[in-house]
Amino acid sequence: MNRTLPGRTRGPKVSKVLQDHLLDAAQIVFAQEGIRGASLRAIAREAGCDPSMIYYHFQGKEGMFEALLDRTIGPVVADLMALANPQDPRSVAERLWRVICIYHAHLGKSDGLRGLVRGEIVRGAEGIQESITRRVFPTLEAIAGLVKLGIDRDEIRADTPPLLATFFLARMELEILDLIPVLGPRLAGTPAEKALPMAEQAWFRLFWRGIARRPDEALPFLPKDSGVQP
Amino acid sequence: MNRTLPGRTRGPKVSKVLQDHLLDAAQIVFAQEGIRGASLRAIAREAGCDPSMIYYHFQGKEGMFEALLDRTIGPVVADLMALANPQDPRSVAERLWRVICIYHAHLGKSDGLRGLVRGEIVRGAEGIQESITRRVFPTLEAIAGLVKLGIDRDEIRADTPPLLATFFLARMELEILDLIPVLGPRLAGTPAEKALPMAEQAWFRLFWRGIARRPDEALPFLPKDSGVQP
DNA sequence: TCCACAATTCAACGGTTGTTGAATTGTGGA
DNA sequence: TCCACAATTCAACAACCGTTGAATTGTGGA
Repeated sequence: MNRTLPGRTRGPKVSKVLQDHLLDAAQIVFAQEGIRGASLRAIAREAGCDPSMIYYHFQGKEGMFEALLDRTIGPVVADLMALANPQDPRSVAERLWRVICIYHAHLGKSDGLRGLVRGEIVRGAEGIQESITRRVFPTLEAIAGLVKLGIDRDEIRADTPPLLATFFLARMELEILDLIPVLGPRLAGTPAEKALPMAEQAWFRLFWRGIARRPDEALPFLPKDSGVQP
Repeated sequence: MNRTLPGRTRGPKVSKVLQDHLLDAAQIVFAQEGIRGASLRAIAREAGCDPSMIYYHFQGKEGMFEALLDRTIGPVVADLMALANPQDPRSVAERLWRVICIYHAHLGKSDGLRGLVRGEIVRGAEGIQESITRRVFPTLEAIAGLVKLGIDRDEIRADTPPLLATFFLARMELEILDLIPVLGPRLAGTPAEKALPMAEQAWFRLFWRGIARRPDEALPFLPKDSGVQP
């Protein structure tokens, strides 16, 4: 994509190859090819530069992936941590719904981000698994704290295992983001655009009913248009 | 592993290299390296034979994967289909629990099987995605029929979307099989051996409570020792 | 006994990968 | 003006990949 004058190829470009630009390219290629199938050459091609730039700005493929991970998961972790703030006036139910919204907002936009937190990575190379769990675990524990708060406030059944419930809530949302756009309207019988929010709302209703002390209470914070079943 | 006399390497071996033996090796390597990272050479090394054998018995990597898929998913599909038999006297609740048991029995034994139905594959190469969905979809629809039956029998809430509920039930069980042994006792605070059935039971209780017409009715078919929360 | 053939390995092909060291060049400060 | 240096590309390396065609050898049937 980058047109270069013949004979004047080397040396600094008119616009620097920024680290963020490289990470954008990496995100696209990682998403398309998986983390194992993504080659440095493909990433460099996508970014319009030489593969060596990846060694200049990061230290190789793994280093680049770590940087991408930081950039991607960072905001998610921050938002999720904020949810656990004990002075938040909202109900626990609403805040658990916000967990889904946060995942959707940060990881649902492009196909690229989804592929990153996928199970492939969690179960992938040793170092990668380590670096993901290290970042994600505090998040899970923060949300689990929210569930515990719900139990104390009598919003949630006392026999709910907080960490497992958190695992269910979060993992299923990621599964929805991954698979519903692919499995598409065949599952819900609706246009692909609406299938995603539909599935998310259906999931949260099921989840909340499964842990709530008063499962039949309305959930006014959910969007109105949830005529889930035709 | 296969000791061969020097100078007498070629020709038939004392014990044939069976297709099943090759598939066993492929399963191990696919699970460890992912479907993209698994090389034919690694599979052949694991099986103790030459990579060419894979071309002799199957037609290349993709053909071998298809064969492995058949061997793996086949029994699961058969068992799940049997569950949908309308003359089965058991309650819908119990039969939905059996869905989890079937996945556990067929896909939970070794690490190898888990990796196969993973989302990585579902979203992987085009042909693979096709060949998986073609096999799995009838399964999903059969279970969804079971949910519909539950609605008719007034066991399940009428506003439950059958296909989505099926998706939730099955995908979460696969997530549990994949991740709980890895995330291990940290999530449930119990030895890894017991974490898996514990998570499965907790999941099914939550799921059933989320869709049941009478969520507080006992589930006598669940194993007794479910002291989930310490 | 001999032969056709199934089962297996060997050797090589062209292609791609991650990585590195050297070469090049624009630019900001002295 | 000149120079040190940051930023970039080039070229090459060894390793590995999927695949193929030829060579080899045990074995069951004629």
